[in-house]
Amino acid sequence: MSEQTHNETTENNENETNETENKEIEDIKNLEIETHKDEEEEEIIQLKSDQLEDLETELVVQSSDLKSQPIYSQGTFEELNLKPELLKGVYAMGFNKPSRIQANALPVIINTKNNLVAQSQSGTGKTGAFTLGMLNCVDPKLNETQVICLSPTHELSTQIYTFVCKIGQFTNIQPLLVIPDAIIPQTIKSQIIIGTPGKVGDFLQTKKINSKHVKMFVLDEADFLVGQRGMKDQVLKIQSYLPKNVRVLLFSATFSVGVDEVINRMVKEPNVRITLKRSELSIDKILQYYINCDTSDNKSIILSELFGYISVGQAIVFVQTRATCSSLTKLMMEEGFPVSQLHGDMTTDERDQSIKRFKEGKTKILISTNVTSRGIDILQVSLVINYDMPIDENGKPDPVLYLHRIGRVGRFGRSGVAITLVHDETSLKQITRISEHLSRPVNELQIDKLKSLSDILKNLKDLTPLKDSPTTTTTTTTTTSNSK
DNA sequence: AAAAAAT
Repeated sequence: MSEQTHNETTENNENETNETENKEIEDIKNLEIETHKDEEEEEIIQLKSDQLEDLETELVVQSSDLKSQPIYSQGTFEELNLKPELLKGVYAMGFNKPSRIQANALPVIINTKNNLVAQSQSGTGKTGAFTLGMLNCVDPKLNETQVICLSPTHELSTQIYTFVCKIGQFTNIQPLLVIPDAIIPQTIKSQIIIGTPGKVGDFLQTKKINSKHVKMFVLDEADFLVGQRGMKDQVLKIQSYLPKNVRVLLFSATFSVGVDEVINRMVKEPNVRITLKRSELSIDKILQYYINCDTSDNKSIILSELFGYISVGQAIVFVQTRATCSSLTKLMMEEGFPVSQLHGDMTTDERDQSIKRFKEGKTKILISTNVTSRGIDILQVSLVINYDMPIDENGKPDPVLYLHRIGRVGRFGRSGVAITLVHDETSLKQITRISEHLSRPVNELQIDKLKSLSDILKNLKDLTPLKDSPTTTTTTTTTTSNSK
């Protein structure tokens, strides 16, 4: 490896066919990095407010007419120019090599003043990237709020907060969690604020948070924060309280075209964009199946049968409504399963207790609404079940929501299983649409083969898909009885 | 329909 460094130092950087360079290009071939400079403005984008109608045809922000320029990935954390005490924290957490998004985003955050829109698949280290970026940019001698980081839910904010505490344990930097019911000091001097939009906005408005020295504004799950009615207004309002020259960093696994306009408004130039193509969004290591339950009533029966076979790992079961969440939880508990539940109708305390028990492994199953669909990182989870189909506000199948839900497994190169329950023609069509949209097979798992799920989960590393159904869902509609 | 402010 000393050869390589030797080569590079003697190489003219305009020689593009250099072998070592080619290797590096290979390495980051999935990334498109575009630098937008001041002058190249004036692109008129005609988007109808924040409608997501075009979702089915286009999922990813692509502005490919601008020259793309690769930024070479750096191999080690040492090379990233992090403060020594941060590097210590990195290694204390057991991280050896920066992930691709970390290797690509951190140089932009640390060595430039660019704003950033960064896309990377679920479970690839986005939190590590912006967390190190935030900690590194704080001036430890200034006891004022310098960074504000937003996420859509209490649990995700808590997770980010915990991560910042751990990785920053050798710094003097004290972050503060700003969510409902959190313990907040009389005067806020924390250099990093992490929280949900409502509470952070409230504190800025009432001047409990001094925005004067804020130089960095980070949004995790950015497309959701600026794409949801209500959330969007809160986020824009928060930015309006911050200094005009604040750096804006947006992170997510998905950026649909519906949020393009808001993002362009929020993220001033110069900015760097790291984007993924739609075909690169889905994690290969997640085995995706659907189970045909015939009727809606059968779903809970099949669910408990399914869990009867499973002896390893933990699972998250996603449902559509809070009501389903508590009724299904009750049902499963009556059947004797160790389940937790999580939804927005619970008190903060109940939510805390519930997720804590699940994280500790005291309950093996978490039944949840979409509140946990994004960002939540629990490594023991190897199975995601879509008890209810992921659908958007119009009742249409939602590939983005699906992607985020199943992204609760398959984190950091691990493998996992995602199962979607279907019960009628509509739901079958919906999962078919999602499968087509993501260009990923979602095979049928026959009910009489449920038992084999146990083996699949036990041998996740082998990743041999079931061969029951050779076709993808694109053709399965014709194989079931059509009564129409 | 869910989430996010507190009411």
